[in-house]
Amino acid sequence: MSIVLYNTRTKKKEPFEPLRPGEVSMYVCGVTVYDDCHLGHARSALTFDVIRRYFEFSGYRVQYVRNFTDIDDKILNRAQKEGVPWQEISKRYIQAFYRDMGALGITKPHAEPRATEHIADILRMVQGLVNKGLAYAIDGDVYFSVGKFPTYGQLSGKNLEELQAGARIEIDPRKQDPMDFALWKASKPGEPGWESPWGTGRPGWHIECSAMSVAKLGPTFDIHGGGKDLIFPHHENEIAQSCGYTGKDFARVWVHNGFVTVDKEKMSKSLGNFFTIREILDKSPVSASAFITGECLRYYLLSTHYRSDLNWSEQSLPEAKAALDNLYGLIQRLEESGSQEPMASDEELERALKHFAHKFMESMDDDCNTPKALAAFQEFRGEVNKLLVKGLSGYAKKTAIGNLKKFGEPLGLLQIPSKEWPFIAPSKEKSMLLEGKAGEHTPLIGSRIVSKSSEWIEQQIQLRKEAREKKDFITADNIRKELAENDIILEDRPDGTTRWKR
RNA sequence: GGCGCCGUACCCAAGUGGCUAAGGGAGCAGUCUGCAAAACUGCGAUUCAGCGGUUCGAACCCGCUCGGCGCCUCCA
Repeated sequence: MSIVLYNTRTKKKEPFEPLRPGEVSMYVCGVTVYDDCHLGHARSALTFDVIRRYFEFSGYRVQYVRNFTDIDDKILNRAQKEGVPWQEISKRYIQAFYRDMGALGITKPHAEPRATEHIADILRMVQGLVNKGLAYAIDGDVYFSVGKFPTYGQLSGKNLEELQAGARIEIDPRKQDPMDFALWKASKPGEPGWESPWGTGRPGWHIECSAMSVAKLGPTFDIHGGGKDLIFPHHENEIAQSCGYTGKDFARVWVHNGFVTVDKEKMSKSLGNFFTIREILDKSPVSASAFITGECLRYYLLSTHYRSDLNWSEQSLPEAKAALDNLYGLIQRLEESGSQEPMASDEELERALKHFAHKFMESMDDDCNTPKALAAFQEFRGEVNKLLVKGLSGYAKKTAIGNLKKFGEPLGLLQIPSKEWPFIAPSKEKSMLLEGKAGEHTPLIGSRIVSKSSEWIEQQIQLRKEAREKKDFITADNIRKELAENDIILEDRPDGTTRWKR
């Protein structure tokens, strides 16, 4: 079985065949660091994080590169607006990027080049294109001549005549062709710049990705990714520059993720209809009581196929959390002691496990079908719950847990201890109250502050048990109530013992 | 104007030519239970925006219509 990916270039799903056996080289367009990331950025980062993880899970050695564009008009504009050096802007938002991606559990790429670290590579490429006659300089600017690149438009399925007919930009009369785009831009007074054969200037928008990908992965590599809004002109231009310069093939497979939309409209800075990752994680716009974690957001984003658009709605996060509660709840029950002896149901578990593993991999192999992969998890959960009623050996339970975690890994789910999973969502107010008391002795579960220690809870359960044995249900119910007020719920088992969650 | 995508149950969402149209959330009923929760069992699209066509057979292919969106300008 091999992994199949949809290739934008051929408009088809294709079995993935790496350039070098057992290795995958991938370059993904990161962000221009001029503001906080919104959900759309999260989706892109997550899509390629999962693709990368799944390749590794499948035994490939992956070389994953994702850039920062840290010099650009938007950064300069923002710096000017705030009256700070432009480097301060890029530095600030690179940090913000790491903070947000960390919360989402996005693994770090192997290399994260920044445009400003590759000025020499950029200049070499621009010069090379000029030497080959594919680019020309005017007044310190250098433009790529699209007319000299016969296959221009092959990725996006556009042709030059159509593009010109629909051109909405005002045309720079100095350009030989309206579609020609800037490789290098002369610095205006007061703007940052680097010395070049054409005077002081800075890179155009598209060239940095060509220079960095070729520098890090060589002229030809396996996968190039990004949001589908980058297909044209960004990726089209990257192909023209890179192939024009190296004379070799560029990326073999082009992978593009769909948008996050709001009321079916693309989430974007210009429309102003965006939610930043920080906002969603911190302010919890879903509901005041929902305890939102990056993992819920991850589950939510993965519950739609990466190429489809995903319409954001506030109820999605609680739904994702409910689905995760069920999975973590299963793990919690599996962690409880089981029979030392093998049991009849153990064999059935083996079968369920085989089916789960098969469906999971089959789904992921098929163009990273994460919604189907999640369905495999949920089906497995149902099977194991049934077997748990019949009884499973301790060994079988451990096997089940091991596999849930193993297959959760490429999705970045189910990796924290079940004890740290917040089954009960403390209200926003209560969380803040607890944080306010952080200086005092406050129990900590994972990174979460909780109101009561496990010892205290166990003690209360014991008191309740004694009350129940005396049929003093009023006392017993009061204890349950008090625990509930502290976001702890009790589940009585048939054998008289009590399980608790928070 | 050019190119392209989408429309599946109350909500989210797989499926893109043939096994009962996955899965999650919400809901209802039942088992269990002092109560509660969990778990389990059952119920929930004779139907895939609409209309035609191709086919032995279509949610899936083709055409048209309706509705929504995207790219062609910065954008993940």
